[in-house]
Amino acid sequence: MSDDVSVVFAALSDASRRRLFEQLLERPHGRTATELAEYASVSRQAIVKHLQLLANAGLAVAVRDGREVRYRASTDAAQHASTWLSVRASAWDRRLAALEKGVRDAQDSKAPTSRRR
Amino acid sequence: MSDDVSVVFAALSDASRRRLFEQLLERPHGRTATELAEYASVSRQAIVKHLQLLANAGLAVAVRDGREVRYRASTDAAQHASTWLSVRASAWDRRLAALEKGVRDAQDSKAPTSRRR
DNA sequence: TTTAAGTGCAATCAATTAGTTGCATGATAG
DNA sequence: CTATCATGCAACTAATTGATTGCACTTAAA
Repeated sequence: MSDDVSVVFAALSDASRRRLFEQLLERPHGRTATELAEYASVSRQAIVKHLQLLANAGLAVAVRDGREVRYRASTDAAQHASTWLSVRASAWDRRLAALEKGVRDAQDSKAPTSRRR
Repeated sequence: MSDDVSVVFAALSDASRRRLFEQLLERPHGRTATELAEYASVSRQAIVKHLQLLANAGLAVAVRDGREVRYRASTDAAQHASTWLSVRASAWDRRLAALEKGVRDAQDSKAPTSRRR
């Protein structure tokens, strides 16, 4: 794993983690792990691990404030991953469109008519 | 896991799998597991599992052709995931922009001036 | 200065996952 | 029909992961 794209997708591949990410998105000011754990069905430590994973992926930022740590959302990584996907998807769609237009491989250019199979 | 979004992100969280996905994207006609295994450093079976996982996530489609099975890319799931990300990222950015404009919570509306903290 | 609240660290556990190998099944070319 | 090539299935292993628990550390409030 370890590369940028991988950690972002891995972070988002867990539903509880996506849920946490969305909870952070609701509050620009941030939330603490303890706070989030109150409404969750798992332990604070589990939440902490999820938040650290999000932070590690660049989807959240941890900010110490006195004796508490607030996690805020950060969307750079999300934008990056979104772009990764759409770039490929659109390249693919262009390729398909070209195919449908009858544009074949260069090798086929000498065989103007049909070539079965 | 099991929900739509999770499987797509999980599928893309593995670098070898992203590599395979991109190899499928290069060829509208598709590739077989055996074919892909020749240039890979892992066994055919490992490749097959990855391809099935991609197919399960909606990122690829398996098509039987005689005695071989060709895997073609499919970008619906990728588009969907990309949208999931960008919708949230832009909602977040709008929220931040609103904050910067000085728009606070409704509770703050009675305290027109600054509030230190 | 106690006390309590919030966080950090580490060991542990069960479940999942990426990978392997060996062999069975199915389709096609001679 | 038979040999062969590609796929499918199953068992197994090692590593990773989500979660737990218990305890130590740090900061603030009484």
